[in-house]
Amino acid sequence: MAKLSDVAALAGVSVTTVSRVINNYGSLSEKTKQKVFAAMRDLNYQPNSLARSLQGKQTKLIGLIFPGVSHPFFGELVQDLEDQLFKHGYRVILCNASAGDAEKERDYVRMLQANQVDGIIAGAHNMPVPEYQKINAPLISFDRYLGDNIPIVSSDNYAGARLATSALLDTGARDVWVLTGANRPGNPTNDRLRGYQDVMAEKGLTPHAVEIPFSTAPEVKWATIKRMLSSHVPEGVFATDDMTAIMVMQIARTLGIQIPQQLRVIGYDGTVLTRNYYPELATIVQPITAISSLMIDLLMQRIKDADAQLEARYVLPVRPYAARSLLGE
Amino acid sequence: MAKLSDVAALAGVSVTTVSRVINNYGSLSEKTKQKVFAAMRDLNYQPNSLARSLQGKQTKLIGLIFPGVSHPFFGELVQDLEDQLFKHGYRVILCNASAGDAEKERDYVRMLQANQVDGIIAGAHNMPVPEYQKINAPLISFDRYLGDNIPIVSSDNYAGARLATSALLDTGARDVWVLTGANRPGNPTNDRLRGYQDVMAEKGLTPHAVEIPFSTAPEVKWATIKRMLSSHVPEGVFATDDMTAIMVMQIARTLGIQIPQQLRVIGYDGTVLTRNYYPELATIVQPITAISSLMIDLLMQRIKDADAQLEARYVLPVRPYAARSLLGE
DNA sequence: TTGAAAGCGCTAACAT
DNA sequence: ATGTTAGCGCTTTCAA
Repeated sequence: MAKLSDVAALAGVSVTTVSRVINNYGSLSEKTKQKVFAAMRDLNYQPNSLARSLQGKQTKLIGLIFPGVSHPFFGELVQDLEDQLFKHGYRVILCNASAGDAEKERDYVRMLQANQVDGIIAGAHNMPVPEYQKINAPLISFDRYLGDNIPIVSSDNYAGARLATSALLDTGARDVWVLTGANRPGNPTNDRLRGYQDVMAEKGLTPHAVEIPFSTAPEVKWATIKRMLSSHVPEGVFATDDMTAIMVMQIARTLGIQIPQQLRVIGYDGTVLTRNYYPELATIVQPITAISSLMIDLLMQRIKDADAQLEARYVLPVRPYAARSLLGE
Repeated sequence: MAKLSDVAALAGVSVTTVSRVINNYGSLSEKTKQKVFAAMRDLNYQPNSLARSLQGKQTKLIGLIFPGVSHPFFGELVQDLEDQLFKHGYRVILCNASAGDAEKERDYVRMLQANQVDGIIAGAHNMPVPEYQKINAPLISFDRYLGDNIPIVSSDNYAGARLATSALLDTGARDVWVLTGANRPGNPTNDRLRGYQDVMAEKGLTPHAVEIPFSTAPEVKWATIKRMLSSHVPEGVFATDDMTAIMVMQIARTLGIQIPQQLRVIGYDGTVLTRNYYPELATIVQPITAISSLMIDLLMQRIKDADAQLEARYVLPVRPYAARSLLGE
């Protein structure tokens, strides 16, 4: 692989000059530029980004720490982040930190720290918060509390949950349950749960919450929901993510429960996938594109200036989708 | 961030010695080792992987080029690859090369080439094959012909398609159609199409193929399928991917077509997602875990020895899933 | 068993 | 407008 000095030799100039034309700074004569460009082409020269970064420059790499990309919501979010970061000239290191695997997450953070990325966007938190606080790379969090000076971007979980619950109640349902993920402190789930609880309380209705941790194996999840529906069929269910909502509907169908006559289901996330391949599912849409732009925007600010003053929380609006299907179209 | 020389100073030894204990080679006295370890701990030392790689070492980075992670199949595949690569001590650079975006793919390949990754696994090919041939990094392909010395790993598309088509015919259906992705040369789709065609021919039946490129916007796809089903309802449809199969079923439902009595649908891919959230869908399961292990295995061989002699094609067995649901359970 | 010193490929003062 | 040169943090001969 050709290097800077090879180009310099072929073009008959010094390495500095070549470096200058590559980085386009200082004063260069047009003639020199052309000579250098020609030499670069001839040698099919590619700058060694390692050497460049070592010099103190940026690595142009961003670490993305999420629970994984096999879940449609995170798949879409990560894809969007990658797309937009690419346009900003950054590449992405993908770090899947499946729920519960604190060790892997820790490993990743350590590696990313070791001078390898210009910034981190994290949407997993198996690691204790204090360890996150120690990270000195620019860091933006998705939907989770990671530490005091770490901005959180999220959709309006509380409003979304209120919207979902109200949509259910609007159909006349009164016996409305919620199916949430793990109810850990700092988890977005909490706001969704609160939104549900508040609406129920305001209407003087009794809340019922069933907790199914995010990492639960699908088979177990299936069994849990089946058991629940077998013992009692609520009039409405608010599942705090679409996949769970879909599962509720599938199971209801196998149990011969009429949807939406007997049971109305609403989800949360509203990915492109569910909207297109499961359009009858009522849900609350998270603005994925807005979320990723904003996170990248904030990250870029922190990269430019490590002390950039940012808000602690950025809450993006959600919108309901297919709520009318709760009424049977 | 502490560096090697800081550790050396604190431990009262030379940088060479510190380097030796880090890389564990040469002869070290136990006492020196302990001193150095202590110093490393004290300073919370992290080796700078950039500097290390610059030295000619590996970067321990693998580039993953796929159409994107928002599609469940690729999401699961990429997640699996990342998981396994992590265990091998590699991190992953995620490169989404959406169908049609040859420019981005080209950019990525150029970057990855520039001394940044130890190897590449590619499952997208918007770029012309000749450009792939030029890549001199170790390279393994998923399901696509990329060049003569580039091993291809894939599921048994031909057998899978035969299986799917036969399952449809076994229900008594005769008017069986296929819905394929873009029929480009070197695309896996072709083998699936061939499998379908061969089975139909063997039974003396007329094949009908409808082509819907992978990158088609969901809305357009929806309209296309709806138009097709509105003008004529086949007895069976083999969709060469699950998402399309699901869409066919959804649309059939809205059109009041009885499934499976009037129309039987079978897909391809059999991701964890579809199997768990759409269990009534008959499909052909690609062995994702086996695919990723094998690809990584081959890649590791090529990384160790650039000239490792590998087969041109590795075809992994598929298995049918929920075929009985075609008969109405 | 340990250390000095020469790079890896590049950038950026500091000359000229 | 262009060149010389000293590093960036690390590994690795070669010597002691």
